[in-house]
Amino acid sequence: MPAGRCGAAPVGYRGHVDLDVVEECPYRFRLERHGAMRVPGTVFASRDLLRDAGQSLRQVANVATLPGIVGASYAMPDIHWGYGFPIGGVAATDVAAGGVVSPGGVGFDISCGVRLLAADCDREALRPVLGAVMDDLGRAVPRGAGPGGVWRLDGTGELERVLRGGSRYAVERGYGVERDLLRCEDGGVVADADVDQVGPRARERGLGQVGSLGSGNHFLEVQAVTEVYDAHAAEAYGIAAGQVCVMIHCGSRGLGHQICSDHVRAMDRAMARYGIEVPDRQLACAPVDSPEGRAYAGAMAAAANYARANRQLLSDAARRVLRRRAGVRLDLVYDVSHNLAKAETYRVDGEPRRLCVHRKGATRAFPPGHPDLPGDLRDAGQPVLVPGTMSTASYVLAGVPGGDALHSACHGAGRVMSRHQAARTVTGAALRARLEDAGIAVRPLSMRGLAEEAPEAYKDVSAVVAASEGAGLCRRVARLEPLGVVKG
DNA sequence: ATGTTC
Repeated sequence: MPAGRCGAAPVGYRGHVDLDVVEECPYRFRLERHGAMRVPGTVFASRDLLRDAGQSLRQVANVATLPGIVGASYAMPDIHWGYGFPIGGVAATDVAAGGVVSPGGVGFDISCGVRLLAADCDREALRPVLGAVMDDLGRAVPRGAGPGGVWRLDGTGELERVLRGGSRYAVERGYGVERDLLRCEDGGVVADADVDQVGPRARERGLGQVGSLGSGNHFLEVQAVTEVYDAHAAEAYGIAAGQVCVMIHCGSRGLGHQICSDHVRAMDRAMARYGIEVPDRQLACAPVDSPEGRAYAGAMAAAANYARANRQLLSDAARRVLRRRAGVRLDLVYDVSHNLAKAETYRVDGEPRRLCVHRKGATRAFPPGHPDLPGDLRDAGQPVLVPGTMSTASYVLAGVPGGDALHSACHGAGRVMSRHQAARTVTGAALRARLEDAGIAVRPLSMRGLAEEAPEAYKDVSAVVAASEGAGLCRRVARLEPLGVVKG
């Protein structure tokens, strides 16, 4: 979208970052091209959220120096500091023009993402058994640091079937139904996984964690729909006011982490050979069309399938509990990643180009009519699932037509406080008491972990969503609030 | 995020 369309004269804005930031129009700021930047930066945010972005704007500018980058180095309203790339960053490179792929543009938790399931009951019907349901979910959901998962694999042969098959393999083994796959990004499985690029340490770590939540901001929540903004889209997605839902947020555990580490090291060593210089070693990268680039892409796809199998297995665990304890059925609304690089085709200067689109802490948001959407979602657009915090709302959004941010939207509230700072601010016991007083049942594995994820450690997710909608990245469909939380 | 510092 050209700046002139906004109608307002650019307003000079100076935050505490030494960058030229220009407000192009409400919810859209430009980082002027300087030095080695090949493209400008584009940050979608309110003025308040831009202030919260702080030094991570420097990372937006750093990403703009990557070989082959097209359009701009983009940032979503929930931008915050990350490894090399900011979390909330979106960047696309032109594969045929020497464009690079960078593990830092995906993140350590490869294919971390969110899945939403809709129950065939409303919150009042569930209330009498909520405590028992939460107790059972607490027992059924492996979580926390280290090993433990729904599946215990015999050996690397079965791990390779997970790495190649993703959610589809879990469904083939009886952990879900065929319809689930229609409601997963990519049908639940990325085709180009190369298991030979998954190293021995990654395999070792992955073997014992298939079907586990992990820790940090990952969770499984029982939620209720508290508001519907778009009745047409909500109907297409299968959600309605008052309805119970289950939201799952998790990723590829130690396997994805190890793959990221291994391939960052390999690219760091290879960059000089390709004549690539970057302003930050954490931006280690290699041409997509190179041995190192292909190796990472193949390993990343394998980790993406691992994360998807993970979410499929935890969905099955939740379904068993809800059916047994409450006689409730769960239908999959959607499953989408917010940490991934994907090959997508866009018009650049009028010509269709194959791009490598990095989304790190940013959600793909395909508009209505996109050919990759299943038929029953094509009119409404792709569901975009945005988790908030354990005592605030989560949102279901929809992709919208237009916009130039590579069909991307926000992914969450975004941290404002470090884990350490959060744990100093509140004790786990006090937080748990506060949540229980508010009617939210909590099943934490660790009180320290609970405190680190205190709601006050995050930005206001409603402000993030309002800025995302205001910037034309997506539109609101429904708001959900937590009834019960399972945490690592 | 992460066998939470190879």
